[in-house]
Amino acid sequence: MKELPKAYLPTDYEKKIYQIWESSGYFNPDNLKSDGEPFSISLPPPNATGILHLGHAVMLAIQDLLIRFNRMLGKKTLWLPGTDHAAIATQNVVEKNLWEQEKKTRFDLGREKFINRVNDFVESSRNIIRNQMRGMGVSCDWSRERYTLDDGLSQTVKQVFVKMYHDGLIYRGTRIVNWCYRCGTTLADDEVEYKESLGKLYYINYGPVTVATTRPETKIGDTALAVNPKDVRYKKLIGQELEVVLGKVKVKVKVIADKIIDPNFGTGVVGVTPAHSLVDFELAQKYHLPLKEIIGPDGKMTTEAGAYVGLPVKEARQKLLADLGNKVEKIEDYKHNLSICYRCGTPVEPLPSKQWFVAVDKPFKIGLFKKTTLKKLAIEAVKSGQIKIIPERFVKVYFNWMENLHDWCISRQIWFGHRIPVWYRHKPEQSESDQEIYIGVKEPKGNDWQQDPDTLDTWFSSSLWTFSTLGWPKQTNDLKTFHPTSVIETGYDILFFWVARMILMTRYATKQIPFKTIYLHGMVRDKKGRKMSKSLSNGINPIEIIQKYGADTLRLSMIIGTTPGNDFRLYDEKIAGFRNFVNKLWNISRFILLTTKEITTIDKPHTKTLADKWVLSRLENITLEVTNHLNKFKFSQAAEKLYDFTWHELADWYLEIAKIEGDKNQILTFILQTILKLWHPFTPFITETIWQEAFKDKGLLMIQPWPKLSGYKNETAEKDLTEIQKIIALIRNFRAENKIAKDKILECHIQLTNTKIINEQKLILEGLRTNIKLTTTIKNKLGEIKDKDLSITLGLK
RNA sequence: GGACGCUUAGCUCAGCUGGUUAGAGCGUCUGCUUUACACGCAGAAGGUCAUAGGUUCGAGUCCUAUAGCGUCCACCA
Repeated sequence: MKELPKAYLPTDYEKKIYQIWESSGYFNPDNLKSDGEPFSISLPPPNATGILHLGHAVMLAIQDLLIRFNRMLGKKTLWLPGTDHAAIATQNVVEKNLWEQEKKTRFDLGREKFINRVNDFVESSRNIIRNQMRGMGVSCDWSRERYTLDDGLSQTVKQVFVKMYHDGLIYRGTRIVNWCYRCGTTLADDEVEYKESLGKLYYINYGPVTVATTRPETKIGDTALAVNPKDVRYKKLIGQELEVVLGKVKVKVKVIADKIIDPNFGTGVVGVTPAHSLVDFELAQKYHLPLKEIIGPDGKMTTEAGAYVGLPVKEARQKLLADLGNKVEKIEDYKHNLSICYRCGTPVEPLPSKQWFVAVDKPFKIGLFKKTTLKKLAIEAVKSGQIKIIPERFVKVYFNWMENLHDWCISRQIWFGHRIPVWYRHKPEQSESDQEIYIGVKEPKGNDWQQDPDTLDTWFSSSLWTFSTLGWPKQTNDLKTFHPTSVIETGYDILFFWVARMILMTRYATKQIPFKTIYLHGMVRDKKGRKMSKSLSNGINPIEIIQKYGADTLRLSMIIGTTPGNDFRLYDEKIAGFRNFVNKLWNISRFILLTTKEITTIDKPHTKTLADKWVLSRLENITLEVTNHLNKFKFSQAAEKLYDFTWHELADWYLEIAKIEGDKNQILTFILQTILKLWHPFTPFITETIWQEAFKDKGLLMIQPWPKLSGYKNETAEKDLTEIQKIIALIRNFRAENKIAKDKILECHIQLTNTKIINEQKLILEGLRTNIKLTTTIKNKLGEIKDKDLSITLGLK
């Protein structure tokens, strides 16, 4: 009846279909008729730094699958999209562009002008991202789109900050922080990465002892030497003060003893540099040692470094080593982990600095009587089972991280981001510590207040994402309906950065959990199993795949054969395989529409033949299995089952039988409708395209009710048809193995306990590429196949 | 140093609470213009499920070691 093109060309349909969806308004739950239970997902907001990569594509494919499935189940379904301002990352990109294009730094522009630049960049970035997301077919509610820096969210950020400050959970203090002098800012502990690198271990003669160090230049900042109390070699030195000349500077060090010192490493004597090592800082606090800051925030030596002032760290090291001369007794190769900035790769310098922190271990009152800590809140949410993590093994990882969490440094010395809502009133007669301080959501009155120049860690605002986007602190309808959200779906790589912090902050601010289920997908890797990276230039642009193969194909290749939490490889041949399947689905539809004289939309088709009973029984089973798998977040298994049924039962058997038996309008139409619905969450474009070709009068496929078959289960029919399939396979096999010409008709006698089905299924047995003629007597016997209670005799005419 | 994952057909991977001859896709081989599809159809070959023990009537599946690969966390100068 309908004729579709031979091959499915996604680019001919996808844009148009997306427009139909978007203009229908059904992405917005307010327009769904249902008063069903709510289902909601907050989209992990992509960074506003530019284009989407395959990692985003995986996330979008899985989330859209969940969203479409639940929408079809009749739930009030919301998928809230947005973008993250990604403070350091975005600022870095704009600074880089500014330098490359105009040879200017952000300081040349000044704060306000620079921020305008960043905002312009973000706006164009967000547009690109929106269109790329549309290309993937995402059915998110664009009318509720948010941005971590928009007015509403900024308001939430301030409110939470102020509330935490008053609860004593945010404080300002001087600590050793991770400092990236390239980015000019502090970094949180988990923003520091470790790179194994080959360094040197220098043995420096101090006179009475020799000290081994990987960083000679920091020894200028030493205020102590530490040994193990049990180390007999140095026992008599403990408590003494030594004065040592290191190159061109004099250093005073006190010898202390602590059991953390490993007597077997180096010489057993460690130089203690309290200002530039977290461990040494802690030692210094324990033994009341002074702090000597010799490296400044610009990565250069300070005046404290005497003759070496102004030198970058590396140069200072060279110069000092030269000055030390033969006092360097020995140099060994040494493999160690270098800490580097996760954004720019510059070595991180531990420095003492005055910063804002979130106190994760400090008890505070929740409700009237109960006392707890942020850490306990976050741990309890998972321990109690309120939040479920898929795969489960990440529960342990989560606890381990949470239990070892230190206070979170949230202030950043960059310009792009949420300005810290703190103002200082500086009076000349006051010392710094006596400054008047104002913390509030609104700017204080009077013009002698100066706002803290720092901005907040980008994860501070994203940790509020699930509820800030729904209108909190106002008790909006959206908040009441959709929070806690149903699922958070993201890569396991940001479990700590984001997911853990969301739990912590959301439980604090709203007393709710942010989501009920955490689904963590794996990372996309290249054909050789390597991570995709710029330096290897092995990355695949999802947009290119969509242009070449279509979004449905891309989605399938990231769903099938993947398991949560495990990385998977993606490459051209694999994708092409799923393109073939999508085309198969197209041609199944094409065949059904072509042979169906009249499209009827019967809900309960009648079955006439064994094959009819079989196929509907199978369809009912598959529908149930797919539904169950999807409910359990087993996306790959759901799709595999459906794939196998669609290709190897429906196409390979039933459609071939339909060609022989004929007259199957009702059943074929019914099956087509059902599989289009079942496939829709996986491959939305092609299924909607076909639906619009064939069943337009029923409305959009995306809001059709999820199939629920009943009454077709028929175990006898399944068993009998399986028997027929087996017989046919044996005959085909016999012909192939004996190289019997295709057009040669063989006589065939089948003996089976169940003689009835042989007689009844004669048409199929003879017609399904067996090329046999059923008889009861074989004249010229060619061969015999025996299998349990089955015997097939074949012969020539 | 701690935690975890992987090791199953040539390649990439499934295999849920242990149960009959271990699955898929790709690749390979042999035939096919069969009126939906060569992005196809029919058929075939190919696995001591890393190794060694153990639990069990029964283990790819559970337990204990070992090896290789990988990831995360911590980080010692």
